[in-house]
Amino acid sequence: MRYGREHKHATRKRIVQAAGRRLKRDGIDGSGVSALMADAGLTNGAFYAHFSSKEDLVASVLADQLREQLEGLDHMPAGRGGVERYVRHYLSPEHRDHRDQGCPSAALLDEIGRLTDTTKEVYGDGLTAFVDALAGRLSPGRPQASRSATLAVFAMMIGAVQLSRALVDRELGEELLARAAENALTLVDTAAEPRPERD
Amino acid sequence: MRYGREHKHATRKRIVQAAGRRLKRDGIDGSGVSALMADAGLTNGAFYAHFSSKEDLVASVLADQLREQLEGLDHMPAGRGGVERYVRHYLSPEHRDHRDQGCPSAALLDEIGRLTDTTKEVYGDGLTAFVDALAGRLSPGRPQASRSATLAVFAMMIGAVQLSRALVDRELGEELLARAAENALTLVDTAAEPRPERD
DNA sequence: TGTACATCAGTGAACGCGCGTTCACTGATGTAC
DNA sequence: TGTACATCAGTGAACGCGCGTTCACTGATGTAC
Repeated sequence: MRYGREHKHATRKRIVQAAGRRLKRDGIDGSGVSALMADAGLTNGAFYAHFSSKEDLVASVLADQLREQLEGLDHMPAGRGGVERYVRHYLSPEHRDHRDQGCPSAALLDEIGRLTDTTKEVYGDGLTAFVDALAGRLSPGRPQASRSATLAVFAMMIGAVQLSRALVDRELGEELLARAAENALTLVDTAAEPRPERD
Repeated sequence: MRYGREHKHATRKRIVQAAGRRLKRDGIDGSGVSALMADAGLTNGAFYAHFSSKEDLVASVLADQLREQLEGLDHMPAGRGGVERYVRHYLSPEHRDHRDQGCPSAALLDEIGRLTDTTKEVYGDGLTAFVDALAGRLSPGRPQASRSATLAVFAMMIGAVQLSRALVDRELGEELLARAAENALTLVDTAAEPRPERD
């Protein structure tokens, strides 16, 4: 079967997007190449025409997922109202309950920490671009200083979603999410004001 | 080989403790039963004399690890100084760099979220006991209300350690850890005062 | 416009390997006499 | 105290299976003439 010039590119994109969902649902070690290809309507053999290894796919998926997260910020209304909506949606029971459609960091972070440096760099680049964009919206006045500050707030959001997924007690999980949202907004408001340097 | 009454119990404990280190280093799916047994100086066949399945071991490891975390709080000096030392140690480059000796939640949280409810309940029970003990030290005046508040702060600490492990850029990772420590202490101080109820 | 052919995305079986689990067996030690 | 035996923690090979990866092959379509 010979196909048009765009066909292979489209197939690759289909594999990457389907893999995004499965990897987030079942984890990296928990997702086999055959299953990943079947999700895209293909057989295992075609995999190596698109990727040099499973980890190569994982890197492509992380880059794609983070680009999608970044694009999601475009729909975010400017100002504190937009930030608040973003935070509350991130820390919602819906996000907790739909791992496969949610944030790749919340779904995979401890497994990402075990990947090779090459793949972690791809993740780091995507995350940095995302967090810088977020930081720009959180506190438009001082974008330089706030990368690590924004990362720290984002870390709480990631941790809270992961923790709520690990708790069978749904009520406690939801209290935690609500508290984390409150804390995140408090930290955002505090960071938006000029503040004394500590340590 | 017949052994004394305490022998089997001691062996089981040795397996659980060695498994704690390997699981935290290589992940749950990343650690095979044969390797876990070899770590304890045994062969794979003996595994099922101690545990009914791999997930049964994982549950035992999580319970054991969280009990150890809880016992670690006994050495913590009372008052804010103790809390600060705990937070700064948790969010240190040393903790980031020694996954196998560190917090089980930071090492395994997204994988725990994918386990069966039975195992997640074991994790939840251990975590709750630990967090309640921590909450008692954070704000001795109002222990009841602060379980989810403490969880939210702990979520940031977990997320920050995971994120710093996923970042190849060590400097950025360390800035993030420092920021997270600052934020955690700010939230602890805020929670210690009476505060207006929001939403 | 019609035909012959080269291309190459995708197929599906196979590779060696490690997985979680089972099981027949071993042999040092506690117990009974 | 000395001996025979039952116990059972641990061994190590084997089970069926899925893993990541390789490869000979297929066949629809774009291209050349």
